[in-house]
Amino acid sequence: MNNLPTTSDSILSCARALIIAGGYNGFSYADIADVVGIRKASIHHHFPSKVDLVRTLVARYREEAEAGLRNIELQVADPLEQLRIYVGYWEACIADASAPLCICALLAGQLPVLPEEVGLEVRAHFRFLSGWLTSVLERGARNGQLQLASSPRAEAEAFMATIHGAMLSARAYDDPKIFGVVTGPLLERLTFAHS
Amino acid sequence: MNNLPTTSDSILSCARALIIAGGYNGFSYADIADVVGIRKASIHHHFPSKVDLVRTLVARYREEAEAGLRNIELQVADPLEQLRIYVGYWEACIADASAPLCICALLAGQLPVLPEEVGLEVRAHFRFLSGWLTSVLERGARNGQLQLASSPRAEAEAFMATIHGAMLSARAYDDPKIFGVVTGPLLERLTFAHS
DNA sequence: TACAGTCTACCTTCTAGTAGGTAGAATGTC
DNA sequence: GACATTCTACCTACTAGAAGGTAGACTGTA
Repeated sequence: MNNLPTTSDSILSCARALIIAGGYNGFSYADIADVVGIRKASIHHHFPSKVDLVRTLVARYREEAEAGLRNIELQVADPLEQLRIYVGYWEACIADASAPLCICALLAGQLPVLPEEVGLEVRAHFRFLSGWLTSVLERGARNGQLQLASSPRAEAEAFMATIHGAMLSARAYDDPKIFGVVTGPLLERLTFAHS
Repeated sequence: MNNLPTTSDSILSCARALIIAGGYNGFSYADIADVVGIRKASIHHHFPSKVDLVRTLVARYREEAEAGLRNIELQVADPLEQLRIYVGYWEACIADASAPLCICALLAGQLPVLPEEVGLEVRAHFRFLSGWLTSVLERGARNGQLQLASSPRAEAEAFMATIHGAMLSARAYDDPKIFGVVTGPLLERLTFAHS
């Protein structure tokens, strides 16, 4: 049993925190070295280049997100409840400031200046998330539990966009509650016909 | 009559394009110098520091946005039509790639690493925009034209968040159409009861 | 002995910003 | 009208520090 984080884990989680604060160009190897307590050169041993580091970071983020979403489906079968868990997860992350923004949403804003490898990971996350939301909404609509005003795909894209925008707003207002203000009615609306 | 842009105008519009691509840390004075065709030092003559430049830039963006929103109210009185014009404006900007993202939405993602003066401008834009949307929705609800599922304020925040998220999605998918896919139903929903 | 992990010491390039100067237009003042 | 002055807009040349990255030595462990 070994739960001590490896140095490369520490580097990755530190870089994740820094990237959430200011994106790809908002941090440097020196910043990470200061926090982790090793020298810049040692980071290069684990991640030869910044692109390697960030690609790995986003790829891992993506894996975790995909695993998390699949896990939601294992825990509960109810589509509406699945959406609630997903939204609640972010609400908690934002409230305790542990991860106040989706890394990929943040990086999407900087896509034109991102290294291509990183950009590909970011785009892949958008596709996966919208795909997952589409399937959940579709199931909810099929079993009559959810009321969709347009196609599952369009509703899913709108859902995702609203979540991402709400994260930005929470940061802009420096108020975690705004995320709930925006996302609460979002969920309600999908079941309005039954209330 | 003189409509030639001054050098400082050229610097500002160039910086605006660069900041839309990659945010505050995504461009340098050297980048601007290359495009505008003057030397780095000459930019410092017009804008002593990068903070001056970006603060001026965002302040001007904000003025233009506020003037634009006020102008919409002068052109049409109908709240729903006002929202349509607002959304249509962005749809056009994204479609012709002239301004595929709201500068303040983009910068909001980087707020923690932004100079304070710039951050204040960004937050002010969020407040103004959500205030404007709140007042438009409120009027629409009062005259019975719009159907709000929650408070005008909450609906306005959700509206704004969805717009911002849709901009991110359009960039992530590299597909301007996604903005319309998301925002179309957004407007429809507000009038659904009457269709 | 092999090697992973870390170090010191360095390199190159980019960064914002400064110092000091020049040409020319505008503005006084005699 | 002629002059000195000041201002504007730009320049070349430079700085200090930060960026990402490299080379090679050291150290502990298998």
